Amino acid sequence: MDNLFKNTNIKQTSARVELLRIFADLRKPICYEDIKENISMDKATFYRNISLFEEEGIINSFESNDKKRYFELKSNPHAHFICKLCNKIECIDTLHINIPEYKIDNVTISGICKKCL
Amino acid sequence: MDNLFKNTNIKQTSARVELLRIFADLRKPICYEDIKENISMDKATFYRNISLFEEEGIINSFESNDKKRYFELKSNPHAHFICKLCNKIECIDTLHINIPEYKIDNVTISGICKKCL
DNA sequence: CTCTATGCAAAAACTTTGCAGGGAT
DNA sequence: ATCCCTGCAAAGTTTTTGCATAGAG
Repeated sequence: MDNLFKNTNIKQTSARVELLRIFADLRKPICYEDIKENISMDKATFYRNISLFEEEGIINSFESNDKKRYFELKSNPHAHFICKLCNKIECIDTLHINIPEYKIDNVTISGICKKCL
Repeated sequence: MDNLFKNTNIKQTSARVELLRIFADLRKPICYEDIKENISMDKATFYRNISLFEEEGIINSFESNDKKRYFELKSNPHAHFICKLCNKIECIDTLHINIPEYKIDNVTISGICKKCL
């Protein structure tokens, strides 16, 4: 993680360290609301740092059906399933989509999960 | 289209006819902003009828990166590619994803399109 | 000292809701 | 007369921005 601050344009601050630690620990998509109780920074700082991380290619983001933006450390490419009824997000590691015309960052599948069916 | 009003719980009104005609004509995902100049109904009516159509299974929706919700008549299943840079949405008809565990309504792929690359 | 990061509050963007009036049956 | 639909305005939700202060090098 220290490497990250050396190898990018991102200056090390306690808020950024805190944020990256949370992403690394949870290893699943999270939105601001998910972690607002667990972080000490203001929401403005959260969103500003998130934008920075995304510009630097450290995290991916996608919109869920609940109108919230979810963020996740870039790692093995995988898809996300979002249930339209319970809003649960599940990672699908087995789906690898490749389309020559595009550089794909994220695949989001929405529908209804087994539980809700 | 008349069938639709007979076969569902949806009562026929001029706003609903207008809306369905637009969806049928354009045959691509649209958000409120895309058509607000071309419709006579208020945005509240737009969104209320959209919700109704979605509940009745007539349209699908998904969130784009621009925080707007896009709507489309349910038709041949297909995926959407959204460019993170120019926000353009392209339909991908050749991608058919099937996962036994889920009922899939929509597949959204985000990344960077050929033009922006 | 300078330059960037942060917190707070306010603004912005999109969607939803409350309510009163209108239309259809 | 009843029931639902609609428009308008206001409220709601999430994210962004402005500005003054704090902090790092």
